[in-house]
Amino acid sequence: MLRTHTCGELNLSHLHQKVTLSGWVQRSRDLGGMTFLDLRDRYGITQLAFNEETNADICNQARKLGREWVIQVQGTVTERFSKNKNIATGDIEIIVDIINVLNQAKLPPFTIEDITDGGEEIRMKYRYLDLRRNPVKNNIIFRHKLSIEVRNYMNEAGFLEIETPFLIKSTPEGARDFIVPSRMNPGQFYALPQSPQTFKQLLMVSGFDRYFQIVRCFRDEDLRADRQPEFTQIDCEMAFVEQEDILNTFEGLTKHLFKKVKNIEFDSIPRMTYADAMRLYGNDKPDIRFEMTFVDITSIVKGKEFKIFDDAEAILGINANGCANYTRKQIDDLTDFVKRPQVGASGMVYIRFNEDGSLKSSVDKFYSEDDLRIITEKMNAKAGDLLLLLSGKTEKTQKALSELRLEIGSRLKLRDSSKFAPLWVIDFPMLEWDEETARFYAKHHPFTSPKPEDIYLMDTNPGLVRANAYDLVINGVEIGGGSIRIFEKELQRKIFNLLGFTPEDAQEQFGFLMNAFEFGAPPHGGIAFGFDRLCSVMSGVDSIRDFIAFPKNNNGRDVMIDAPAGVSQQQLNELFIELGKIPE
RNA sequence: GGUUCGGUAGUUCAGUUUGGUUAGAAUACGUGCCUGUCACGCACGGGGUCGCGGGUUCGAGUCCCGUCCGGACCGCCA
Repeated sequence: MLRTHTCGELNLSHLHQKVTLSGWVQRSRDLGGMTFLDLRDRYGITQLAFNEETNADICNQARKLGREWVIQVQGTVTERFSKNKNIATGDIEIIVDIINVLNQAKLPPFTIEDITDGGEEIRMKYRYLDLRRNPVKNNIIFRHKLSIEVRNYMNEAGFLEIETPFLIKSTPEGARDFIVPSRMNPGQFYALPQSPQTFKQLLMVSGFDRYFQIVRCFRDEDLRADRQPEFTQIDCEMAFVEQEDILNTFEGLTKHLFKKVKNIEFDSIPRMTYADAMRLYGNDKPDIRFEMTFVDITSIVKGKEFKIFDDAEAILGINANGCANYTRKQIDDLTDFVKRPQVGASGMVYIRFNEDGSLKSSVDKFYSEDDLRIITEKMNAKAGDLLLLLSGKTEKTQKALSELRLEIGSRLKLRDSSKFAPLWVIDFPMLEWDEETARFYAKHHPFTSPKPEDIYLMDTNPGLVRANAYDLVINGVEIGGGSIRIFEKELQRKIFNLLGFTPEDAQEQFGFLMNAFEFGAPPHGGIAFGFDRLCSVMSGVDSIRDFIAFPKNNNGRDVMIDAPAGVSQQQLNELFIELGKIPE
């Protein structure tokens, strides 16, 4: 037997037992007459003790063991002289009789410890070693627990987990597809699914009225800390439901997961319309852990010869409570922040409401004290506050001020990663106008149903039509989104027409779905949660990479296995693929 | 496609602003000493294509140009 116990379970109740343990050498401490060695496995660390006086031979063997060697030991569980309260097995140690080296190990390129000396890059290259470290290992275990609890809840709620194919058909809408050549069908390609969207709708037609799947999805777009080319969704669909049923069901899932995995309980999750989210936070995924909502002061600041405001479509401000003591340097810092091209503001105006009640602004030249008072009143400012104003085109200004708000929130430590503020954002617009191609695109996807009371706008002002679409946002991160789908053929035809599909295009790309809908499609809708993001947000971490066992880097590369890579000419020949000129 | 930060010992970094002797620190590693450590301690030691290519200069880790690689972000992600 290679082991009788793991390295995490022995305690005083096992005293004097003969045990066999196997694991990796974490580190050894050679004190001369004694050597201590930490043996590690997935479950923890157990201290092995060697005494030169009582057993010189085994003590010498122990001195020769290197870091990360895989060993098996036999010995006796003994109470320690000096205990270690920091680890579960800290009351005991093993007096070892026999060491068996199962495998030697090269010296690892970075230290396998909770706080490692290794940087991101080298740890990714040796990811299998990084996964030995507690912080990374615990993330993977956390993910496992979360997936089990998802399945528990969904199963209890009557959902069936059904797998859908990975080799499907490419559609031009939405994200870029990963494509896979078909050897048996030369010149033709599969696409990997961006989501099982159409399949889950077909399952509704089939009568599986509650479906879910924890499923890999693929999108060939540029990456971010919270975006990977392959990622995992909790994908769900329900038939014979309205929006309210879906929100309630998945509010229940969210509460269940937080309760079971984090032992955190929520009241009901608040709801906010898309329009309010944009008006108050300039963002369709607001972080509502803190207030600092936008105030529109456009109507009260114009006409004072301040050209920048006079020319602006919108002048919006936030109140940075208690920041009147910001130094000139700190304010310049914020100005630089909003002027970064990623944020895109051309400047920032501040009004400082000093503790003594006086006002100081960067636009004193244009605004009298009385003018400024009107602004401070409108913005609900009191002594000690700092008002920050941005102006310009409405959308750009909203975006920039939203960034600024989050930045101030971070600086004021209002974005506590141990606090969780979930939010439903509802009533998304159905369509989005794209300037470049001068046409409407579906904001969610082309099967999203419009709100019945807005259908009359479809012919006259389609941009105003709201959809039965909703997002779940936690701490400013979009965790999930979904909609009530269109299930009537006539309405679907109309939407495709609005999106610029000819009937032939629509038939070509989505014919299988539209045809299915002619055979008795029930009313249905669904939602999909980004599972990796849920893991990271619940853990208060920004990067989803930490929760994926083998993630890809910024350029979509797996630096461990060095993929993607070229393939042999023979493989290309079989697929009838000829490579064009590859840009330098 | 764009913005920005970085690449120096196995590893993490300092040194680059203002070019100048033999490129440092910590940690890891090796050797020795040490009987209660648990980030053990102490002493000694080995370890460098300063990402790569070119240029300026008497002289380049340091300045200039190019290039590759990595991180963060914008665009993109129905």
